[in-house]
Amino acid sequence: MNSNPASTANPTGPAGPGEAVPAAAAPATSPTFSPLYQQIKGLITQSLESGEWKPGEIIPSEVELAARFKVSQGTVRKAIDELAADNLLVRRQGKGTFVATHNEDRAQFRFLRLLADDGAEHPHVSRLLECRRLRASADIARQLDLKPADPVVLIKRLLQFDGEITVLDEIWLPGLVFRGLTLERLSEYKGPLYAMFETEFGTRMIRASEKIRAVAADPTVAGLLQVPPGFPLLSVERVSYTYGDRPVEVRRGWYVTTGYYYQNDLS
Amino acid sequence: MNSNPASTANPTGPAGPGEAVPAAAAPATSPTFSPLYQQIKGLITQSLESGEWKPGEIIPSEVELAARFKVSQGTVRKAIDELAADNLLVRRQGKGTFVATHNEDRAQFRFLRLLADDGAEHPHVSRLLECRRLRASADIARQLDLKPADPVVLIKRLLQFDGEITVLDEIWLPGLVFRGLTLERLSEYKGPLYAMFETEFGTRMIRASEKIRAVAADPTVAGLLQVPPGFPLLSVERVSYTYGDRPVEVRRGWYVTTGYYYQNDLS
DNA sequence: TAGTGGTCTAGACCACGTG
DNA sequence: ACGTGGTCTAGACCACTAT
Repeated sequence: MNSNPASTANPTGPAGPGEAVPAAAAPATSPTFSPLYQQIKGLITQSLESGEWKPGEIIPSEVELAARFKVSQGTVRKAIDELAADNLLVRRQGKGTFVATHNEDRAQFRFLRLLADDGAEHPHVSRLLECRRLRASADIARQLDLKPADPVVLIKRLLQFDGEITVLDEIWLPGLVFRGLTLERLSEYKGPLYAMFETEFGTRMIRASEKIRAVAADPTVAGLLQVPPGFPLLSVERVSYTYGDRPVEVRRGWYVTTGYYYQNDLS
Repeated sequence: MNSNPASTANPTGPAGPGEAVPAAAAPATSPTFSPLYQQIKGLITQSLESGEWKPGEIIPSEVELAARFKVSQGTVRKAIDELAADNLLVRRQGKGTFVATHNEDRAQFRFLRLLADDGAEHPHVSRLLECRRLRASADIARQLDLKPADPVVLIKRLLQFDGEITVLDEIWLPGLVFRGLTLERLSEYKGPLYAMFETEFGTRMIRASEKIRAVAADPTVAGLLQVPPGFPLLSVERVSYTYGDRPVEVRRGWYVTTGYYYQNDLS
């Protein structure tokens, strides 16, 4: 970041059109240069993270934010542009800019990209198997950025597409963040898991990274998915991140890809 | 598109600061409104497609393009911004804007996202198996937007990572576009396939869409990949597109995912 | 020193959604 | 009619790269 406190003023005082600025004081040219709009982006992100504006809510208009940060509308505009590109904000012309949410969006297919062979997005229902609290293994601890033996929550569930059992998920969450998460509370909640995490625990999943392999079903997994042992399954290892790129979920999924496929677009 | 010929003038004549424009003539408000920068984007894309600027070359500076299209620099800037986001152009501060290329980029991992278990990008070498010309099946014809029995080229090859046979590819290309493509010419070429398609046949792959499944190796595939029949493989069906979203390649890949995984980022 | 892209500003007008 | 985001302009200055 630059040395300038972007929350109160702009740096060396860029000139507006017509003004003839001496450009004397402050030689600038900091070795670590960060544009103003990046700093504004950071300040907006802070407000999102602190909960000043909650998911689904509208944020102040561009002119209001420009006044608050003492910069031009164009600068907050560029900051919001990038935040919208990162799926943190959603712009709606004529209405305003809103905090993105996993709730009423049809955003569930952003993270579960399983389509039927005909390309349709079939709805799915979850069948919870268990929800236990235990101590993190070395592996899980490392991926969640915890210490080994720190408390974690383990959820197991099946996903059915059109009644067919298609996905088995094992989900690890940091125990401290998800205090009070029980199987009962899980089963009461209607809607996507990420929507629940967002509204009930204030933790919003921003991005995720997946490692995909083809594996043979071991007897346990095969039994749950009702396929023969050795059946080829898609193994999907996901780590999800919130604000500040902090990992908050490890998810291991096994997908039956007969009649369904994992959709990915390269660009 | 708007009614305005963006190549020669700007629409209703947006006012500069200070000017007081009557805003009389041309009621505008076309039901199909397309912003100026979108039209500029289209014109630039045309120049790319027509080969006015070839992959790797520099394009005219923003001020030059602004003069040519009779718009402000800011408008061509926004057009170039989007083209750069689409990976059609590459901006380099202080130097200029260049046409993206599959040649000297390390862009091969943009389309083949197979990483070693430790996360490293291992280099791979190709072993060509065959290159035949034949008539398109109904299925391939549909995906390539051809008529059944139209001529196509079929390439089969193996990919080795660190000497290990890891990928088997079957690649279908439209015969008319890839006239003169032979096994000999393929084997002479050094570098990625997409780089060759670009320089030798003037066809640049812009984006691709993949369908991923887990399958059991059939005897033929198993033999080529040196795994036992029934071994779980990642099946990757890709369709690649050039300018104008025209499909120009169908690729069916079988990946051995022991020691390697398919990397995907959701955001 | 000159040229390129990158940032920032200020102001005008347009399209959209609501009263 | 009003407020919001969306487009467009013109001009100044900054940062990077080459000569």
